[in-house]
Formats: sequence, structure tokens, C-alpha cells
Amino acid sequence: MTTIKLHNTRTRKKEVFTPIDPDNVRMYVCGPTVYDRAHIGNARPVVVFDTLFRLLRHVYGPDHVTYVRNFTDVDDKINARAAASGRSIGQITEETTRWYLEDMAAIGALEPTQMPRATQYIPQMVAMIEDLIAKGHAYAAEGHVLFSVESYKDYGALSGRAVDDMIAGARVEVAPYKRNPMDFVLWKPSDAATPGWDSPWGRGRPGWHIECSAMSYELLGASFDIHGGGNDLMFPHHENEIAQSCCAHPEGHFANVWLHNEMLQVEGKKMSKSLGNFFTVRDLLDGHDGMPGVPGEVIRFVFLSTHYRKPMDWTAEKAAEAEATLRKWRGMVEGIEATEVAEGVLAALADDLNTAGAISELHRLAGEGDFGAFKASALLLGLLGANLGDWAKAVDVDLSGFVAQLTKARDVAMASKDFTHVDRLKAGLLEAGIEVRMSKAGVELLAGPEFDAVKLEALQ
RNA sequence: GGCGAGUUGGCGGAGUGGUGACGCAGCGGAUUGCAAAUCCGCGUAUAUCGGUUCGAUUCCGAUACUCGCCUCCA
Repeated sequence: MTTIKLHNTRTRKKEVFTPIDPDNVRMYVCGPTVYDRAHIGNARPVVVFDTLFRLLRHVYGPDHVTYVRNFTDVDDKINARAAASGRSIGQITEETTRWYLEDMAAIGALEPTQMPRATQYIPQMVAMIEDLIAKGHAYAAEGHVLFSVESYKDYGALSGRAVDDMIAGARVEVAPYKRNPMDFVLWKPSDAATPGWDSPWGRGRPGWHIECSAMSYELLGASFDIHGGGNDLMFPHHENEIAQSCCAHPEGHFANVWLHNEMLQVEGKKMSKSLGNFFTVRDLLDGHDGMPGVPGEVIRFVFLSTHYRKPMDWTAEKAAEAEATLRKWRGMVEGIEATEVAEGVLAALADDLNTAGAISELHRLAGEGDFGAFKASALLLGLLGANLGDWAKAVDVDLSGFVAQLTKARDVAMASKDFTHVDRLKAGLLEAGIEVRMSKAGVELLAGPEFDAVKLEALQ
């Protein structure tokens, strides 16, 4: 069996991955808060963990991997969006959830095994909070329930912080009802206009973090294999998840392996609305700000070409290069049956998800002409599948008339040595986005990506 | 201020304690009426300074720079 190695944030080392139960490898990844379209940065962890999911399924069997990714559909950002737009919270979360699944499918992400919604787990969250209070790890104050960071000695271990250091320079919300400024909210009161659920502490709603602890416990148990997300979530989100889960379920040890992907930048800068380099996955797919659309498969390829633990720079140049590569590859595997995944590709992926290395292997396989293994390997990465291929389909246009015309003109020119007419014809075809191949064997015309039917029409 | 990540040829981007992949671009050649496509060939790159070592790009320590998190945005 393939040995998978993963870089564990918890130990800061690359370790051999050994599942708790090889018959049911369990992974939890923090999903989106559904209040708006996913931007391109949100898509990076989706592709990263989708690739890991595919690798795990390949190694342990498709039926032996459970991948849970949640939807956080209760959050003050959603409430704010609802208030601002006049639409209901339900409408917003339903629509945004659908968008998310559509957009992620467009970049070739498989759906996780389970996609729980936070609002479906409120009673479990309340029960967990009650349990934390009973065990002395949390306390109720003024309608809030807070987690006491001092009650958990390992608080801060994942991100390498000490509670005292954090208080010193950090901007923490100071509230009179907090025993320690770092204590965080498990439950908070809701007014009449805000969504709320009845609880032992009055009508209220959960704080951020508790939903992931409750849902991962319900679906994966007190101990599971992998927990993932962007490295921005390391603190406080994951730190708080660990504190809640380990205190509520001291019999377990929560996640064995923590994986964090680095952030994404755009043209060398942090993506932000103020810099004008902010765009959603949908913007990219459909085209935006005068730019043409980028196929989902191309987005995926660009993501995979940088190792997940390095910052990734999204640039238009990379997208163009990726598109050319994929177009070439798709031409190579047309009609080819996938055989076995190449050892080199699998080895690269198994080595802490070295997707860039795996792509290099694909280049090598393509050069060697082992197309069956090449295709099988590409499919493992979620590339070259039928699901993402429409963009690369050759335009279906009958060029036989032009072929005949050009062939005839060429024959005449070969005899007369006057190529003026041939060159004019060729230039017109090139202008219309037609690739012109002339050789001793004859004339071949192909509609390329820049094909323009109107310009072709004008040549008639 | 605290925590963390990174720095490889023109660009992108891997690996490795012992003469530095791969892709793109570029250059030369074959081919072509000319091209395109294809094929062949071509690159005195591992931030800086120390240390360990027979030997470091790879390990260790500093320095510089870049970036992220700590704050609503991933």
C-alpha cells in the first residue's frame, strides 16, 4: 500500500500518515460561511482537500473515506447581509450554498461525503456547551456563555502562542463579563430581530467555532484522522475548536493530523476589494472587468501547480500557460483509455501532496507517450476528465471547402512559383483563428481557440 | 509587539548532503515555397553572511527582503 506522508501543523513535521481505521479514514475541512459568492481564495482549500480526498480514496478505496465539509449558515455576517438586502436569512443561505456547490463543481471538486449545515446541529451545540459548563471549562455570564481558556492547559499549542503573550499585543475584545480577555463566546443572546434558538441561557445563537466541534463529533467521533483548512483559520478558529472538543471529549484527541494551506495572492498582492484585484470564482469562470472567462479546469491546474503550503500567486499569465498545456494534453488523450496511475505521480502526491511535482510527472509521461498511464494519472488529480472538458472541444465547423481551395491554389503556386494567392488565403484563415498546416501530405485546417466565424464568413 | 511561512535560471516551479528536474518563453538546427505544427539541440539559477562536513542548494545559526495570521474579509 502507498505510504502517504503529510505535514502536520500540530507537530510541524512531515509524518507518515496512519489512519485510525483504514476502513474508514475520516477528514474534516472547515467549509464556507454562506453569505456571498466564494472568491478565488476560498477555492484554494477546496482544491487542496479535494485532491487529498481523491488520493485517500485511491489508496484506501472509495468507500473507505469519509470527508465532511460543513456549511456555516448561522453567522452575524449572514444576518447583516439579510438586513442590508431585505431578503430572508434562509433565502441567502440557500442561494449561496447552491452557488458554492456549482462553482466548486466547475473547478472539478468532488462533493464531500457529508455536508452538514450548522443550523441542523443547534441542539448538539447546546448539549456540548452544557457539558463544557458542567466540566468547568465554560461559564454563563449575562446571557453569554464563554469558554475559559485558562481551563485548558494546552490552549495555543497548535499556533504556538501562549495566552499571556496573546493578551499583551493583541486586539482582543474586552468585555466586562469575561474572566480572561482571551475567553471566547460559545453562545450569545439574540434580540427579537436576530435569529435565535431557546437554550438554558435564554434565546440566543452559537458563537463561531462551536459548530465545527459539534458537527465533527457527531459525524466523525471524538478522534478522527485529518482536519484541514486555510492557515488563516489556525488561530483562533482551530485553536478554539481544539479547546472545545478536547475539553468536552477528553476520551478522544480530536484530529490527529492538522493540515493548513497557505494563502492565495493575485498578481503578487493580497487580494482585496480596495486594491481592485478581488474576484469570485464565478467572475473568473464567466469573465469579468473586460477579461475573458477562464475554464474551471484551468483554474484547477493553476492551483495544483503550486504546493499547498506555499503562497500561491494567481496571475493571468499562469492561466494562459495552463490553458495552453491543457489544450495540448486534451488533444493527446482524445480517445485514449485510462490505464493505471503512474507510480511517479502517486509518489509525488503521497509525499505531502506534491501536486506541482505530480504535474511535472505528467509532463514526463506525456513526453514518453504512455498515454494510458498519463490519462489515469491526470484523472487522479481531477484533470482531463469528461466533466471539465467542454471548453477545449474543437469548434465544429466544416472547413473542407477551404481545404480544397487552398490545396488547389497551392498546386498552382508550386508550378508557377507565385505564392501571392496562397499567402493571401492563408493570412485570411489565420486571421479568422484557423490553424493552417501545409506539408507534402497535403493541407490541414483546424479551428483554434481564437476561431472567429464572422471573419471566416468574410473570406467566402 | 507576538506567531508562522517563504526567498532556486527571463518567467513559473520541484527535488536532492556529492557534478541543479520539468514547463513556458528565448536561441540554433531539421522540416516547410514561406510559415504553423512537430522533432533534435542549447541555460556558468539555489537571497546574504557565518557554522557543521572531505563536500551544502539541501542540515544549523544569524542578517536582509517578501508574505500571511493575531482585526469583518480565507
